Amino acid sequence: MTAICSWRRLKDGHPRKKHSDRCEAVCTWIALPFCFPAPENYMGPVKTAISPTRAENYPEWYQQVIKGADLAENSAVRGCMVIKPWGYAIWENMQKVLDQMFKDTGHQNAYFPLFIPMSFLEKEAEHVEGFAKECAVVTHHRLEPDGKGGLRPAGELEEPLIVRPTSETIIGATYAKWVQSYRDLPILINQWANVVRWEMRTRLFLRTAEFLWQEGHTVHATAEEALEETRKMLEVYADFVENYMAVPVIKGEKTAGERFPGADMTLSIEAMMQDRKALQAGTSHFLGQNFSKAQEIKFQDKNGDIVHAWTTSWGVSTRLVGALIMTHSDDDGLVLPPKLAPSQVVIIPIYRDDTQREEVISYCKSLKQELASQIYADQKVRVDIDDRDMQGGNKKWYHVKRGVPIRIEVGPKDIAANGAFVTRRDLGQSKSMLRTDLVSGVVGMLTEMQDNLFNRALAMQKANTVEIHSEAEFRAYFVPDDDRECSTGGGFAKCWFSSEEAVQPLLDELKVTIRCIPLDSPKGEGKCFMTGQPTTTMGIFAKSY
RNA sequence: CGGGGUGUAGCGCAGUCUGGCUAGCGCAUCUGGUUUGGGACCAGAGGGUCGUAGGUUCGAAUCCUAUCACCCCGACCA
Repeated sequence: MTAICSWRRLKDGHPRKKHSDRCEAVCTWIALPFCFPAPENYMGPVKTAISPTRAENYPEWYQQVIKGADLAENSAVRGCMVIKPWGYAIWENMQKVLDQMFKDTGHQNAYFPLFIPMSFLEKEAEHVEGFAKECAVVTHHRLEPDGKGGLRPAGELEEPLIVRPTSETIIGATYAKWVQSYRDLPILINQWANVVRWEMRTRLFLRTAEFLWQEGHTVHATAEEALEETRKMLEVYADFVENYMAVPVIKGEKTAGERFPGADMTLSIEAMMQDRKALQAGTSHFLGQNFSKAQEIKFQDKNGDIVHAWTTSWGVSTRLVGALIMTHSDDDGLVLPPKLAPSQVVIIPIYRDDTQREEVISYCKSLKQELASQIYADQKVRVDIDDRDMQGGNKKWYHVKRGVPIRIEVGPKDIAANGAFVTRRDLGQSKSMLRTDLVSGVVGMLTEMQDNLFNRALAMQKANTVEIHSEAEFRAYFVPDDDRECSTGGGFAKCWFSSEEAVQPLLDELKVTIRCIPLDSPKGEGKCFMTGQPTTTMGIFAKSY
């Protein structure tokens, strides 16, 4: 396999000569066991739209894809990002689908306050400990002149307010008032909101101080019912992530050490990114009676007894956008799964003068209309014409970098042949098509692309998942590929293990975590890869985001 | 909070060690022209109180002090 060098394209005579040295260095990294091989017909260094490439520096590539696709940027506020229109449109599409899924499973939307009285958070001990260190705190409610031309906070609050890092406590306190009788249950509510977690280190979409998400909070009369809800919502997430985002996931249960603070059981879906690191894509928590006891969510059951309720919570965030980027994108930028692409087809008119323009534009408009009347995933195909005054090549790469699934170029020659020049983003090869074939085939193309993205990602995940039976094997598996900072090693390791305590020191050393105990792990017994003891627990181990 | 680094045009950087002409370069932008099935070329133009505040000096982007911001590593992180 060959990594493609993107540095060679620097012009001769460029003042920064060191780039040519760097180029040589880059070109020697040609035997990386990476999952994105050069094309079959590799002819030597080519120009990629994104620099560096995945193989050269994955974390930097990720940032550049976001920049190239104009999804988001850092803001003036430390750790907080600005989500730009193209990025936000992707999130909106995710919201639309998820929101319908929640409603189809009996949930309603509501909204709770951004601020939480500090005393609320204190009620559940584990919960406090889990979130205290990353809470933003409001202590004043007013500003006044400081006499030096600036402002200073005034009006200290009697009780500080926490900016919600998650809403279990404020929602629980509200539910306590709503629940009197078993007839009031279940409560099935979701909220779309922003939350703040004051993280020390942030990355666009993956970890930001403020992020957008949805959080479902439900109350049930019995543990069984709450458990069923917890599992059901994990299935909803898995369904969405696999069938809309085209990202294959592993459904599993978190170990005690990785659980949500205050939960009795945490389920998650884990996805593998192209650098083989794991990303938690969604979680669903069975909170037992921990929060109902802390917040007195009680009701009178059919026997007339006063009992505590059982609660759940579940959420996914804008982090999903990060997962989307890192799963499908390539060295030319973003690749969007058709079902979530804000624009599924873009038509680029090509003409030289005003006479041609009129002809080309009118052809494009009618083509757009025909394409947009096709139905894909229960909706009209989303088609845009890009008639901006911009050079053809630049315009083409603009849409490549933004990941538009199908690009259609129409010039006088195509019109003469009653056709168009068509490129699918994931394949990159263009072909001339007859207009009638294009219109009748566009839904098929989108469907195939959606499937191809999923299958490609699944193949990658499978190719980088191994079973490991000994410490030595485990160590060898997670050795980085080379000595670069950004280098990772390994992938997913399936291992039998006896307990978290037994493996923790090794995991800390290698910076590996237990992602989950897969729900479909084999029944039976194996030998712990560390201690050799018999055990019934098999986990997925990986480096993670 | 510990260690390291960086702040110079919209973006990316050089210049700082060794103080000295009008502070440069690439990309981007604007204008004119030539191009036109592909990420164009030629000519020209605009854009900077060199992070901030003091200090040393005839003279500071450059040296000194303080301060702020950001980045990386660690710690931390459903």
